[in-house]
Amino acid sequence: MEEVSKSTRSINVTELLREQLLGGEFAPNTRLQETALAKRMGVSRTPIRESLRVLAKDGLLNYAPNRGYSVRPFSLEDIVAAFRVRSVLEGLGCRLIAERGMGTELNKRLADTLQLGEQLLVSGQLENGEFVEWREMNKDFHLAILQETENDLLVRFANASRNIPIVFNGSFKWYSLRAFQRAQDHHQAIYSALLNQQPDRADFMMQEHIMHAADILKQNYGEPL
Amino acid sequence: MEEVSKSTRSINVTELLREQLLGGEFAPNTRLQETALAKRMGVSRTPIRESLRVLAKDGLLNYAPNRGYSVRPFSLEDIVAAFRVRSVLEGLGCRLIAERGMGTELNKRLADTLQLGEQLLVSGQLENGEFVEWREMNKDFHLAILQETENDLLVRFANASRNIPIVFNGSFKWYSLRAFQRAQDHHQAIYSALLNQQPDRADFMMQEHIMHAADILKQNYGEPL
DNA sequence: TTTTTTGAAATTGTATACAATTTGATTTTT
DNA sequence: AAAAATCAAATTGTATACAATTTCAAAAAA
Repeated sequence: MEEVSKSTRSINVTELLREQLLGGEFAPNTRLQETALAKRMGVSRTPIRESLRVLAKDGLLNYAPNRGYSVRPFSLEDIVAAFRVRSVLEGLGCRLIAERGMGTELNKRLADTLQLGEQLLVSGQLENGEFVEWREMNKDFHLAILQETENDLLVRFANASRNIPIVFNGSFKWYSLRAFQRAQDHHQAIYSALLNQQPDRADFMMQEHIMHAADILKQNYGEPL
Repeated sequence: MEEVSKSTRSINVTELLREQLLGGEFAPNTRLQETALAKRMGVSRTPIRESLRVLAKDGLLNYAPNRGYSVRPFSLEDIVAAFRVRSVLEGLGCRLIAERGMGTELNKRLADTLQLGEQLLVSGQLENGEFVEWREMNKDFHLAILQETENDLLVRFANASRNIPIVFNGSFKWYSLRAFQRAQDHHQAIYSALLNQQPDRADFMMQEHIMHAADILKQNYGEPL
């Protein structure tokens, strides 16, 4: 029998609400009333309240006692600040792996994402469906390195730093072919640094890679979507 | 009329429980039952449940759906890993301030903590009551720099990275006079780097400072308390 | 007019009843 | 005896009733 991972209404509501918040379905500063949400989600206030508390802890909602929750607005500065934090976190991840050397498993996993990246680029342009593939590939590359560190806090923080509306959307829609190629080059360089046990280079290139994404964001933020 | 910041049972319970967890009042893997906690805290299960969810999100408790919460055990590796993460976060904080230069307010605040540090060291030994003063001074030094960055995520993560039993206890009880003096020297060097707008030096020295604390912890962990 | 007061409606906070699931000892089966 | 099934007690999940607080419009006071 297939063992299905158990869940609860509270958890389901949390994740659904999180996706909606990250997807930008709520305007900034929108007040989230418990009864309204409960009706919308088809559950009672109890799981809603637990969800809101968690999402506030994640920085997606603002909270004031006895006054409830509202959608936290993210300025461009907030978003760039989050990228900066993520860059040093993932930079540290690369440094740690480069210091101790890659295991064969991680090596294969990264090599696979690199190969897939190349494959997606050969056509000369990324079609709509390929955006999704690219995003998955990219996520895999970053997550694989982080998990290999076995630093629980590092993984948690790095993941949490992506809990930001724009970041979630991918923002790859702003990427030119040139930008995708550069990202691929960054991945290659990081992989090379890990392989050759070059901690400084690995750290530096990961920071470069992430802050380059932030730069593209800065250039396009506020444009007509 | 003095405006008292409002609170709720849920928030109070969360903070009280957090302090107890950080204070090591619960043995690792202890199961935290809602009804028992509710009786202990003198409230109903509702605020207890919200608290447990938050503390689990903070990494202090483990949670499994339908099975409840238990006290997360922290290995020495976990603790050192958290120090490493904190070191790069606070290192980034220093880097950001050094790049842009200190404001007069931060300058004064840091100068004050340095002066207090010197004062606490002149007697040649730190008395019991002075441990508390030192801890406050130290906290002030680190927090002042972080807050000046105005990077919300950075402040949140750096604070969260201290939500670990041993770290909370201070662990200053293991410090020799020599160790306190070295910490003071580190603070001086960091201040100097910020003042002279030396980002690399500021970042590096903060990492050195924090990982030195981790080293002392490693040497003494498991000793008779 | 502007400010203050008032009070009912709306909203959040808490307790509790009930439902669903897990636990663990006992019984049954192999 | 070992493994599986059973079932009541314990525990967590959810809904709901009630309490406390805030909101906001209308009335009263300045």
